[in-house]
Amino acid sequence: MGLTKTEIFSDEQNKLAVLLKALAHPARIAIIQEIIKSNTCICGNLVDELGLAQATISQHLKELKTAGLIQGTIEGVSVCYCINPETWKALEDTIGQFISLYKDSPNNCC
Amino acid sequence: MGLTKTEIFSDEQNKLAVLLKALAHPARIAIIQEIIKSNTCICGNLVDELGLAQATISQHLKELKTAGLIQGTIEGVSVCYCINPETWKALEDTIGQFISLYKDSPNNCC
DNA sequence: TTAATTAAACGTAATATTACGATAAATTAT
DNA sequence: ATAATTTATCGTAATATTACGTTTAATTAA
Repeated sequence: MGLTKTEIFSDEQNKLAVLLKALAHPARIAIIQEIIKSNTCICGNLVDELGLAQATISQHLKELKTAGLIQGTIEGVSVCYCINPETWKALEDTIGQFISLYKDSPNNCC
Repeated sequence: MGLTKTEIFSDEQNKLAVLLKALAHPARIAIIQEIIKSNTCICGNLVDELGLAQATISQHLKELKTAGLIQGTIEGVSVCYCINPETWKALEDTIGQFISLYKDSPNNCC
């Protein structure tokens, strides 16, 4: 196997899982933080900042892009990446909703 | 490889990644939702609700438990799982902080 | 045109994940 | 004690992920 049975889950559950999976790696968290911090981010910068090979970072960027979390525009020789506002908003909403499902209830059974 | 280089990232980045990873599967999202909904959740119920084998669900429960997101107490023959309030609070804080890093800036470069 | 720079894509090795059948361990019912 | 119930664990196959060296493609500089 190694293959998630997406068909038995709801669209919402699958979509949230995809977003969380895209963020579930320290390198991708660091990349997002860098992109947000320096409002003009390019892959080369990241290779210097983080201690990973160019190919590895490019791969992580691709995953973030595939999930729709970031978008990149070609800027001469380099590429400028930034947050995709729509997906980020969706993330904010979906995760917020999910997390707020649990409200520290006193009638907690265990 | 296939092995994340955790040593080059901060504790916060690694911890957040671990929490997100634990939640980055539709089955585990569904399990959490079920646990929250029915305040007295046992693995048997989940096997009926979700369409996965008992061994698979037990494995997912273990991952959620390892991440500290849930805790289980033996209740006779069965086990009662519930949210771990401390970790959930930490999740709420960490993700909230991370997501709010990005504030729809007009000076977005791309 | 040629060289340099930058990022994506390819190929690949090591490891992790997902799923499940089968078995084991623990508790309750008979 | 024995059987039934419930969940964890083991073993394992199929697939995914992570990381990186190397190569390719595209753009800018000489």
